Formats: sequence, C-alpha cells, structure tokens
Amino acid sequence: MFCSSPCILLHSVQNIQTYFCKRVGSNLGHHKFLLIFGPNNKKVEIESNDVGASKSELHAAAVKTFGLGGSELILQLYDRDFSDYVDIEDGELFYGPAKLRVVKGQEQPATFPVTINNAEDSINAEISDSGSTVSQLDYTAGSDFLRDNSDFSLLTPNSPSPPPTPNAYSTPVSIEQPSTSSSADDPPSLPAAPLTSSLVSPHPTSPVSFHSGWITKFQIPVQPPTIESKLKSGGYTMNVAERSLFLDSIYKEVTEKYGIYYPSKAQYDEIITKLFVKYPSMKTPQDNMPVGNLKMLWKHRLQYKFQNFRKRVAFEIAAVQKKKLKVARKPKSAPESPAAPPQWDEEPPETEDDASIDGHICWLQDEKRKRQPDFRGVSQSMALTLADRRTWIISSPQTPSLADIKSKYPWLFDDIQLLTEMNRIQDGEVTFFNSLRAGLGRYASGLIKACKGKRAPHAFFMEATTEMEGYREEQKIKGIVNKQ
DNA sequence: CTCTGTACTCAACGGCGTTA
DNA sequence: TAACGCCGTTGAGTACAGAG
Repeated sequence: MFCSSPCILLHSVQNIQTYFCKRVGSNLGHHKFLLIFGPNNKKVEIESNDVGASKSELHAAAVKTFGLGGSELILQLYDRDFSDYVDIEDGELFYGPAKLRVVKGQEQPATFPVTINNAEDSINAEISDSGSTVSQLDYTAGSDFLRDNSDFSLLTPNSPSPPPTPNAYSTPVSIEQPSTSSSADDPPSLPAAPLTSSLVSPHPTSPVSFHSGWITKFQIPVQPPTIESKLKSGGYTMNVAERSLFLDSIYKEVTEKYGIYYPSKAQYDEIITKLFVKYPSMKTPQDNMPVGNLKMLWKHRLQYKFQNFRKRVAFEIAAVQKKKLKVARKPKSAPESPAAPPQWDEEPPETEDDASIDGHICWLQDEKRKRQPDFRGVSQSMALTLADRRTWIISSPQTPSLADIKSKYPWLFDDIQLLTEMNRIQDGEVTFFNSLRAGLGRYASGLIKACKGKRAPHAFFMEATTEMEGYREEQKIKGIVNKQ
C-alpha cells in the first residue's frame, strides 16, 4: 500500500502560498504541520522564536515524532506550482500550516512505486464507505439540517448511513500504477501529491473527456478572508450566503478552469478530499457526528450546486445541452408532434379563454421583470396569446400606441421574441428573418462599401468582417471535405 | 438492476419596498 | 425605524427515464 522505502510526509493543509507569506498576528511563532511517515500520520506544532520554523526545527520534530535519531533525513515541501515535493534548504523559514515530506537519506525512491498520501487516502476510503447517490440522501434531519448548521448535532452515530455503493475507491487499488502524471516525456519523479489522482478516470457519461490529470492540478480556490477563517475553524459558522459563495468558487474553478460540468463520483470525492486536507478542522465532527457523514454532506452540497447551476446558469453550455439531449425525457402529456403555431387571424386556442389569456399577460409582464426569466414559458405564453394580441393591435377601434403595446406585451420589445413573433405571423419559407436577410443581401455590397470608406470603422463592422472571414473559411473546408 | 442526471417542486432565506 | 410582506434566489427532495 505504501512505499517500500520509508519516507516521511510533513503534511499540511496549505502549502506554498502560506510558505512564502509572512505571518502576522497572534499565530506568530506557532506553526502546524502534519507528518506522514509511511502509514503514520502525525500532526505537530512547532513553537519557534523566529517568525518561521527553520529546517533544523522541522528536522528535530520529525526525529522526535518518529524516533528517527541517527538517520539522515531529507525534508521536502509540497509545491503547489509544480504539484510535487521540493527539497528545502538551510536558512529558509517555513510557515505553517505547510505540507512537507521527509525522506530518509539513501532510501529516497528514485522511481515508482509510489508513496501514498495517507491522509487523503483515508479520507477517500471514508467517502467511498458511505457513498450514495443524491436521491438516496439520508441525513436523518432532512433539508432543515442542511440549512441550519446548528442541526449538525442531529447526525449522531445512530443516524442511518447511506448504503455503501461501489465506486472507484471501493475496491483496494494497487498503487504501483503507471501514474497519469508520468508520461513518456516526463522523467520519473517523486509522485505528486495528492496521489489519489491516478485512481480517477473520467466519468464514462461525462460529455467532457479531456480532463485527465486535472486532479493533480486542481486546488481549492482561495477564499475571501472571512470565509477562509471560518473554513479553517471547521466551516460550521458559515452562513448560507457564505457557504453558497464558497461552493460557487469551487463550481467556477472546476467548470471554467477545467471545463468539467459533470464531475464523476471520484472527482467529487477528490474535491472533498482536497477540501478536507486543506481545512482539516472540517473533518472534525460536532457532537459525535460520524465523519463519513460530514464528507457526504459536503459532497452532496457540491453535487447539488453543480446540478442546479447546470440547470440555471450553464444551460447554454454545449456540453450541458449535449447531455440533456442524450438523456432527454419525453414530457408526460406532450403531443407527439408540436402543434402548428397559431395564426394571428385564427381564433384563440380552444384551451384558452379570456381569463387564461389575462393570466398569460400578467405572467409575461412579471417574467419580464425577472433577472432570469423562464424563456421557454415566455415563448409558449406569447404563442398562446398571439391571436388575442393581433386582434387587439389590429382590430381595436383605437389603435394602441407603442407605449400601450410595450406595457401590455413587453416581450415584443425583446429582440429574440420579436423575431419569433414575426415567424409566428409568417408561415413557411417567407419568414421575417428570411425577408430581412434577403433585403439586406440586396444592399450588402453598398453597406460594406460605405463602412469601408470610414476612417475608423465601427466595431460591429470589424466584428462582422471577422465573422464573414470565418464563415468563408468554414465553407472552404466543407467544400474540400465534400469533394473527398 | 443500479447508477446517474433531469424535471418538477417546495421551503427557507435574504433583500427590498412599503407602511405605520 | 421597526415590522411586515412580497419576491427572487438557492438548496434540496422526489419521481422518472436513460445508459450500461
């Protein structure tokens, strides 16, 4: 399981960042480290007269903790930038919490097999032991528990744990792996921490498959000071808004930096592992709460965050749309083929009466005020009110003003809905959009000539030029492909 | 059959405007 | 200024369907 050569990991939650930062305040002179020596994992605190712990002080701590007197030790600090351990030098000062490894001299492994990061491995094991799906979520106290930190105490050891399910970590894994971090081009090096990354494979159903190796690079994003301090003390005092911000930051990091919108089960585990390694206090249960549940709790929070954000924020992302199409459900009572859009001179749909039309209009007006309107519903309601709207605009004794129309049907002043409205009115090939395009086509050359004549062409013209060039290139390529 | 993701839904929270 | 209510946002539960 662990490396054949004895080595020590002085292991911590923060690394290079705090390593280089000058510490100030009440913690001055106190530095916490976590030592891992093979299967052993010890947390130590070094009191130093200096602002940072010296190499000799760290060496002494390692010798004392593991009884390694007489051995020549190599101390290595985990460097986030390189995702690997780097030897520390005399004269340097180290600021806890920091992540260090100490290797016995002469016995440092030149190649794999690998030293496993024991702390993270144990966390993974705990996560896998209590693994469950979101739908199987059972925290005993229900949603209130998840909302109110004070209810953490409800999770007693007697609370039912979610049933174990197999996953990437549930079976013993040989760590003598061809590491994902070592390619043919890479010289053999000491394994990057966390080493569990090599256990992770892209989720089979994930539309994004290019994220191999992301685990070694992924780091819990830096938090605002208030959230950072609360996380360091276990995260229990975070309010809902802070917790949301924190989860947002992880979502953002994973999606924007790695393009992963569907983390696999193992990847969720890995994120939580990193979280708990970075903030060890979060592992500490309150009121005898099983630690496995704490991990499941954060994992599920993260899963919910991803689920809800995919639905509410990232619904336009190609990977999300692709996935939705793949698993698309048939609506319960949807007609086999969509009904033809109602024509303006038709009677209102039989399903609608005056009251329901008024209801649609009110709802549409409300929806326009929202920051995140239900666009699908808007289109449906606009379609259902088309006949009424056309009758009102065209046949009213006193033609409504633009202000009246805007007030009653604000969505008609939305560009997308305006275009859709035109398409509702016109049928077949003769749509508003096609007519507009045909019309513009007639004057395109003149418009382009006029724009080119300007000393400083407008931004939209430059944008359009770029678009056109791209389109021509695309057509060229398509032509070549078709010829083949 | 199990796992996973989506749709639909509800409830809590917090911001904001109104009113006494 | 405090109390109140409305409403948007967010987290989370449930049902269901597709994939393997």
